[in-house]
Amino acid sequence: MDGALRDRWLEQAEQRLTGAGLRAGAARTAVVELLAREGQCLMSAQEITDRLRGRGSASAASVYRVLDELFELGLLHRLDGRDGIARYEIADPQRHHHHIVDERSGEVRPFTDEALEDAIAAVGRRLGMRLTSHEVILRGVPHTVA
Amino acid sequence: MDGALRDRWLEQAEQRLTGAGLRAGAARTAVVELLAREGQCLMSAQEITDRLRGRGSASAASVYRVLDELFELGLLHRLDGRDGIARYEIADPQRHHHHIVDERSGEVRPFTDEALEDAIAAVGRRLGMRLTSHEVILRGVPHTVA
DNA sequence: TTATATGCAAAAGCTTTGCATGGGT
DNA sequence: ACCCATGCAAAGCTTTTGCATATAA
Repeated sequence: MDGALRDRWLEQAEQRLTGAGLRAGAARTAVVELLAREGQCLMSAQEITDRLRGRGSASAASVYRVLDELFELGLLHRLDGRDGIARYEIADPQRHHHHIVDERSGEVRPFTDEALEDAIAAVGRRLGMRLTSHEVILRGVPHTVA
Repeated sequence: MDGALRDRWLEQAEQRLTGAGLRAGAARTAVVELLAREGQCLMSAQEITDRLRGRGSASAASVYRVLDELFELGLLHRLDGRDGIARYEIADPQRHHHHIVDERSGEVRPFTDEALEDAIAAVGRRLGMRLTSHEVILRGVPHTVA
């Protein structure tokens, strides 16, 4: 659901990619369409490559290349995990969020918080920096402990 | 300067390491002492290994092993950088801070902010999680642009 | 037609691990 | 004595790169 977000991002993506003088091949098309569909949660290059077996598959090399292009163009957010694997997700200003990791299960849950965003903006102002990006990672355990 | 912090951390470290049934060899001693002295800013395993040439040197393998032990015991914070390199720094509750990256120079500057900490604590409460750790990374450029 | 995209395989770079040896307690 | 720590070299993993080929525009 939310085909609006998907279409908005896909359009933006194709537009900026073309604007950067890049061409649409089979691999790029497959990766971009997959991300538009399922890229709202963090995905690794490996996971993307795997999920592409069958539909328009793409080689690992191409997946890495496309992910890097999208990231450089600001179309993806990137998080470097404790396991040494980079994960990406769609960058959409209207869906800005951060992540909290349940250390029991390893599960990653997205969350949004206005007060947190305000605090971050204030820090940027205080330090005399125009913020281009920021990331927050929380780790914890459920409060209902035995 | 601030020998107090250094000594406090070093004592804590030796205590917890011993408590975990681990022994003090030449490599561990060298790494722990280096960190107590210069570990207030992020350092990679490579940098630590390099800075140990001459004084009590340690093999790369031992440096990785010691860093992992210290991290698992909660004595170090760890950040996984965009460059695929893990960096560590002393974990001292009295010196809790976060990092802001100048995207022009690549320079990393530490900062503290009470309002930000409050906002983070509030998020944990709201989501029903007892937070065990958290990290904030800001990226931006100096505000005085030509 | 001409520059770019793609795939494969090889290379690169950080980190981990196996194993024999040295050393702490 | 026993078990852990250390070092070296090899292996593991993700990610990058070189190169020949296919393909978008």
